[in-house]
Amino acid sequence: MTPSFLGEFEQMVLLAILQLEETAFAVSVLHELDGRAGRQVSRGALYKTLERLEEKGLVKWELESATPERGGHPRRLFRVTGAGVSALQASRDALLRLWDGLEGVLGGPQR
Amino acid sequence: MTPSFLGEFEQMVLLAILQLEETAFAVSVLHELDGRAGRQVSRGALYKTLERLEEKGLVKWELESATPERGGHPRRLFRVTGAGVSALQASRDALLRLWDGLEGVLGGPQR
DNA sequence: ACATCGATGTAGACAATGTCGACGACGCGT
DNA sequence: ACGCGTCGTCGACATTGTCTACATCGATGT
Repeated sequence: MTPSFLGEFEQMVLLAILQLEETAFAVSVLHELDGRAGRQVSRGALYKTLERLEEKGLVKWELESATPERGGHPRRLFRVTGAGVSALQASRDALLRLWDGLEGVLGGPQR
Repeated sequence: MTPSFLGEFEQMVLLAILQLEETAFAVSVLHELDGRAGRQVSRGALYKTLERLEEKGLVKWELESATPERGGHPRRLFRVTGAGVSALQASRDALLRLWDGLEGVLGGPQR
């Protein structure tokens, strides 16, 4: 069975959700991606990805409990599942191993 | 025009080429990816990706100079271009920023 | 010589991901 | 009641990821 690797964008979305924790709503994820990774995508693009990640069981969500005040639809709070975290670890480990020894070529993290 | 981000696999291929330096032939890249990242793909898949990376100007190649002894077609030695290195740096920086602060969730590198 | 084999590389197809733009639904001001 | 801003959904299409043939051309064996 193919472990089915994480796409590049899927990975970023998962990470943004983890970063946001209790405030991981779709639009916040968009801001997080823009802010941290300089990646600007449309809402539609993000929702599609989120949908696919859910089909694969890497994220799940629940409707916002407290104040659905602003806007129409109740917001959804996203969370990364255990499988999602594992997938993330796997991708990260692979990249880390590939980066290893190339600090000279790619600028080091603290440059 | 979209800055066109690097796909997940493209990124790995580029890194493997950098790692191999003077021995970056297609099949060696395959082994490098398998060894370092545990990623096993067919040769065809790799060649296609290499072809696309070249169209985008991220890699270039030259025919092996010395001993084209074994086999039919002369082997091609791949190299990452300056643009390729920049793209790699950009991806890495983005990921690094997204990972930042999540060492607790994803196991740290020295775990 | 000729059939094979092994190391390369090429081609064509198809699945998975990435990305939009447009549309439907709701509350809130005014 | 009407328009506006916030959410979420859809359908379409471009890009990437991947595979299974297939074509080449030395070296080998017979």
